[in-house]
Amino acid sequence: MSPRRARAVGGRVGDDPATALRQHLIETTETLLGRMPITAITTRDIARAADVSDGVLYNYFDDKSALVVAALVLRYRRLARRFFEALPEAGSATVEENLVAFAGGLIELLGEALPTLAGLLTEPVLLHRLFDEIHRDELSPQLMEARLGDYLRAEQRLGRLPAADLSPAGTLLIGSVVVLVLSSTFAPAGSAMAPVAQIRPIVTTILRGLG
Amino acid sequence: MSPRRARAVGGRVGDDPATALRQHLIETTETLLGRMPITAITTRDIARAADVSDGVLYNYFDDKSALVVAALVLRYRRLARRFFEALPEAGSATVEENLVAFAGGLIELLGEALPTLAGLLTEPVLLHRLFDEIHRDELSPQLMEARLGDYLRAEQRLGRLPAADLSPAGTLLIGSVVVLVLSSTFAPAGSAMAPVAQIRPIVTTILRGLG
Amino acid sequence: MSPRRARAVGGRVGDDPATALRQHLIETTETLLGRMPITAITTRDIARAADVSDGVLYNYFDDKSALVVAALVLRYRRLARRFFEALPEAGSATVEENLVAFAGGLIELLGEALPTLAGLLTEPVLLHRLFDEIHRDELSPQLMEARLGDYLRAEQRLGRLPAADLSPAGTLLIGSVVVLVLSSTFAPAGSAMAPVAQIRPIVTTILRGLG
Amino acid sequence: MSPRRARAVGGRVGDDPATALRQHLIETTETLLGRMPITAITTRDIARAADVSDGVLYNYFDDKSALVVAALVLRYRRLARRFFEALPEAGSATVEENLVAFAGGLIELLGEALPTLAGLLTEPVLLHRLFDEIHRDELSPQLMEARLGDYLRAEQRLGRLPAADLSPAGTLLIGSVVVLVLSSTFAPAGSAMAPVAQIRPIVTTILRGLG
DNA sequence: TATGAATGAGTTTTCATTCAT
DNA sequence: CATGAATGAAAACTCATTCAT
Repeated sequence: MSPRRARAVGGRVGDDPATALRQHLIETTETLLGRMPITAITTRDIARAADVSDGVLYNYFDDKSALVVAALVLRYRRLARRFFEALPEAGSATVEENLVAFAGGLIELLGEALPTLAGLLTEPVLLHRLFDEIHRDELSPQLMEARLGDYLRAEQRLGRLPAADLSPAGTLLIGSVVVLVLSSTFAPAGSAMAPVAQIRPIVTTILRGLG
Repeated sequence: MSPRRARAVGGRVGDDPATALRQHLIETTETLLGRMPITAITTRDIARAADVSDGVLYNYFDDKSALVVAALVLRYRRLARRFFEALPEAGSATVEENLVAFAGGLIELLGEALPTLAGLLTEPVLLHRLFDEIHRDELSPQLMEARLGDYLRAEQRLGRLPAADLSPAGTLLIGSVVVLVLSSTFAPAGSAMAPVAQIRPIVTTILRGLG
Repeated sequence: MSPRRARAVGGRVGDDPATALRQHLIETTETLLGRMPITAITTRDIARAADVSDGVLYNYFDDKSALVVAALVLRYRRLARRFFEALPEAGSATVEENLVAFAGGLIELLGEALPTLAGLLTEPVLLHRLFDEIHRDELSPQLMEARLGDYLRAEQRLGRLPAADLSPAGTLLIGSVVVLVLSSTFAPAGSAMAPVAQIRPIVTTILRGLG
Repeated sequence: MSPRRARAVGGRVGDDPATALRQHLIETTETLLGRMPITAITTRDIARAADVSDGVLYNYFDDKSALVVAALVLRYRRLARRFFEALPEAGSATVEENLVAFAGGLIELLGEALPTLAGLLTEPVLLHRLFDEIHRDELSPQLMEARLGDYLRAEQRLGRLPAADLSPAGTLLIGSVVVLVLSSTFAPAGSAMAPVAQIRPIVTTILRGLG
């Protein structure tokens, strides 16, 4: 009754084999995204890595782009979820500690996402398809700055931050993290300090600047 | 019979024709880098644009990458020189004005460099070769942060800045510029404010934070 | 356990389900032949249209060609039957009217058959298999010319046609219809007269030529 | 100075090698058109037959279609030229002989062109491109019917044809030839009479019909 | 040394056919 | 017998690189 099952998909009885292979392909591609530049990934690489024949991907996706976008979305969602779940709560600990924690989460997120995102910039089609997917997502990138803003305003209401314009804070903190991550990513191995180790004085300066 | 000279290189008497053609190829490629995504440039595009035959490039460069790297270095140097020449001098105008000007220069630099740099991230070979070239350069990117540091310390000596730790300033200012430029580059056309228009409150916050 | 029966084939009790599904596939393919170029029809198209799984066709036919040929034969038989049933009877109306009617039937037949037949010419295998099938058929294409001959001889016996050699009539009438249909099929839309509107002077000329 | 020369193109000194290979590819494709169904010809077949590498064709043509169209045009021009050069002159011989000769030329032309033309009917893109090419040609297919019309009117002026409506003649003669050629092409080998042998009574009938 | 045509490996995509279930 | 996922051999097309002239 059931059709053949792909070599690569063990599959417990009761699994939907179609969904299983589709998912297997996405997972495989997601793994490749972590290992090689996005533009270097061929459909054959994916098939080989998934231990599957050349043509399967077209049984589950309209074209290569559709699969790659699915993998990018998966990758992004995993990273973003981790980040959003670790967001600090207003009133807890100290504002400085909380911002350091926020920055730490961002560093982790960007450290893994930046190489892939950068690769996307040369692929307008992919970029566009990915944005369409991600923006209808509950975890859109804009949310990061928005959440930071929410947090800061909450602290303001609690009286732990002065009544000043908080709008530059997002750009300053996120920008700093981007620069630290980029530096450590492209610095000759061993020459750069870990981004986390450099974030505290930056947070301090921002807080003083806001007040 | 003297050796043939490429169509495209006029060459004044006394010039080394070999060097002239080599340079012509680099210039041509640099121009293309400003016009199309780095990954889209083919050796044929270069030959056509240089009005030169398909094969010449291999007389002057090991391979396509070597030529492209040379063009990237040229491009980087030009942009960087423009930036460094416009650096403000300590004691002139006000510190705030000077930092706004510094940021403005950086915005211009990054606005032109980012698309190319982004494309590079998918080409590890190119990226590596380029870094090797640029870091032995008198205009390395690290210098940007260093020069900003120099400037700030000079203002400190002049008493126009308090005696505090200035080290976060570079990361904060450069990071903010990067974020603003990226946002305006990838925001849907028309939806984002121009980066220059957003920089002043950020500079103000940084200065307050330093003091 | 009785063997499964395909989704798409209801089947009255007593029907041979195997034969029913075989027939269903042929009917479905025949429908597709009327909707798209023969070369564009894939086995998947057929399976989808028949609401049947991809593999079934190989249970009833050696390969795709065998199914397509069966569908072509069915198609041909239907079109031909319609044509043969509408043949005029000697003695009725006038000879001219009858020949115009004969030509009209042929125009209808060819208008639907030509696109399919044309596609066949690029598929020597199919063409050959189809001819083998059709020529052992009671409705072979030769019959068309033969029936026209029968009719004309009958009119001759009735004295409505002179005692001359009638053999060229078939080629002349059928050829004219082919040319008119081809012209109207490939003429830029709207530029050509409908074939039926052009047939009368041709019939007149043929009749005069026979006498 | 000159670049490499393709294996397959001997080339006398002074030949333009670019033009030579381009022409060689067209000729090769034209030959293949005479040997196999147009849809069965692959770019590789062409490369093999031309004793040339897989990619060359794209140095001379935008895509496969462009090459195939060029070959079709070549094929058509050769056949058409032969036909037009052999057209009978009004006043010479007898009208009947002349029409038989005209039909004979057409039989030869169609005998070679029909299989290829038929194949085109499934390739709307090719068909369209070919029509664009051929219609700006001095040997367009419409010209065939027009020339026959010219000839008949000339004979009319010479008094060798009665003053009647000559317009059905073209359709009748061309249609008959098409049918005869198709019959002999698809009839089981040996079973059909050669088209030329059947044309005279048809011409006679047409002539009588006109008068 | 310059030329630029030729090369051919490599890319994405399609689809008839097979076969474990 | 029906299922339908998996297979893999093509197909058209690109482009960095070579090399006879």
